[in-house]
Amino acid sequence: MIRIYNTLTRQKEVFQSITAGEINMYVCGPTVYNYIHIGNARSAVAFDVVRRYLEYKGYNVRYVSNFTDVDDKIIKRAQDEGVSEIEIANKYATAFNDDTLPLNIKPATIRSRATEVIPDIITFVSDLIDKGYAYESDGDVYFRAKKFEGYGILAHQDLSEMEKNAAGRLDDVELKRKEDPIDFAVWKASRNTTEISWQSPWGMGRPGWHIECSVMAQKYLADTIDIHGGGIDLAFPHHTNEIAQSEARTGAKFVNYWMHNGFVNVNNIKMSKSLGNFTTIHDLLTIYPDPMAIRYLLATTQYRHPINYNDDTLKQAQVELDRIRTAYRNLYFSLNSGKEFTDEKLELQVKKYVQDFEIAMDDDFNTQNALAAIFGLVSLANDYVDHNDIAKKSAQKLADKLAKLMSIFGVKELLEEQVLTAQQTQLLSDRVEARKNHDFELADHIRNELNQLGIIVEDSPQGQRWHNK
RNA sequence: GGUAAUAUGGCCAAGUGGUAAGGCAACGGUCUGCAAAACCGUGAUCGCCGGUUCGACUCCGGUUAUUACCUCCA
Repeated sequence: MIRIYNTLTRQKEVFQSITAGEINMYVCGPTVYNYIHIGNARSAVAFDVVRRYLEYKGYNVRYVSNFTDVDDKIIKRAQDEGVSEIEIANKYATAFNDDTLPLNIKPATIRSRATEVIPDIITFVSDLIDKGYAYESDGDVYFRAKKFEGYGILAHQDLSEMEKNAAGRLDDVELKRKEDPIDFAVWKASRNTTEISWQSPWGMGRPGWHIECSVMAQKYLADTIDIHGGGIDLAFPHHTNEIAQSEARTGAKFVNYWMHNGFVNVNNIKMSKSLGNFTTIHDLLTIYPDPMAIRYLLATTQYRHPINYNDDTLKQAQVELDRIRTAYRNLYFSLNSGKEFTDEKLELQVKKYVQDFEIAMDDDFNTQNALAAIFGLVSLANDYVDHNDIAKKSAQKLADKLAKLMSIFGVKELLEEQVLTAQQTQLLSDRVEARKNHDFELADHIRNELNQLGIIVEDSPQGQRWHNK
């Protein structure tokens, strides 16, 4: 039984999918006007972990996400660089794919671009107008927020406060176009001829920011979907507006479980593009050699909690991950001298930790408690490696479970491929020989030599083992 | 101003009524020809004040600090 914290109700609820064994999930993707930063990646990783766990539990997850490839920031960027909006969008959409690949983020079942669903958007907006939920004004189309009962509930915003705030912020032209300051644009008129635009019943224009997600969720999933995810900052206005327009159109509940991830902070301040205090994944990948450590850091913090990102936290993640890898590698090595018998006690302990892992993840994806179970397996492995008799099959099960559970965090390749040169192979066997002859001076000399060649040598109860530096 | 969230050992971080998981770091020890890896052991009364209770980190009230949202934002 999985329980999920629903932002809408502000409590953990027992998860029940609409269709048994199937999950429709929508996660808001990035606006492709720049490289994604660690915060964007955190969101993608958080929901990737959710998805992987749900799949692990046997669900068939249909995961839809978007690229916002038309909006003010893209238009501005295009104008600044003197290229088309499409070029900007293509460049950074490609970069998104390039950057998320090393982080082992599974591709969405469907990833659609706003510009691919323009006809659907126009139909959607027309329907809203037909139903009286939206109105055209000077080429723009606005949604009548107050007409939708329960507007603002998701973010627990007070309507009159919002009205007051909005009225103070908007300029006279905008106020004049809107019936009410809190109304939001579902379609924006082109005010000049140079920016990207489409023909519509209301003249040339482009979609408002929120509409694409509502359209895609309905088009590729259903009127009512199981899970909708995104950063906590999207609760208002983005998701608030999605709910209003989606439910206004279909009359059906839009989303059963709203999930929002916490931020990545730098010195306890939110990392954001507008504040400029961000590190892009693109840059980080060029200076940091181990993408799995980045993945580990992002995946092992519970998704609703903030992650304080800095060199120290990344380093700590690296150390923890290396400890898991070392245990896995040493256990794997010990299999070589394993024997054909079953260690029931070991298998029982493994089972227990796997169970602990699932109990933790079932509880709103409590990755920290799940991690504690993983370290239980690590301790088990480390302890077992010192045994004289290795039950090969049982130890193999332990290794497999460790890798399997780590893969839910999206951390793969616990064991890196090890290829030796002829010289290294010779040195290793020379060292075994030297130790056999108690020529420790020579053995230590060879160990140093191998170290310089990038090979670490260790002596274990099962003999000499080695790994890459 | 409004609405929320967070505050646990040096660091990261679990824990929602019965005397505080796990990881990292540190220190001591064991194993080892030496090392490495590993193993064993050692530390916090939970921002502050008050209340409820036989008993609170856990509930209630207040207070302080930090952060976020209130139409750029994962």
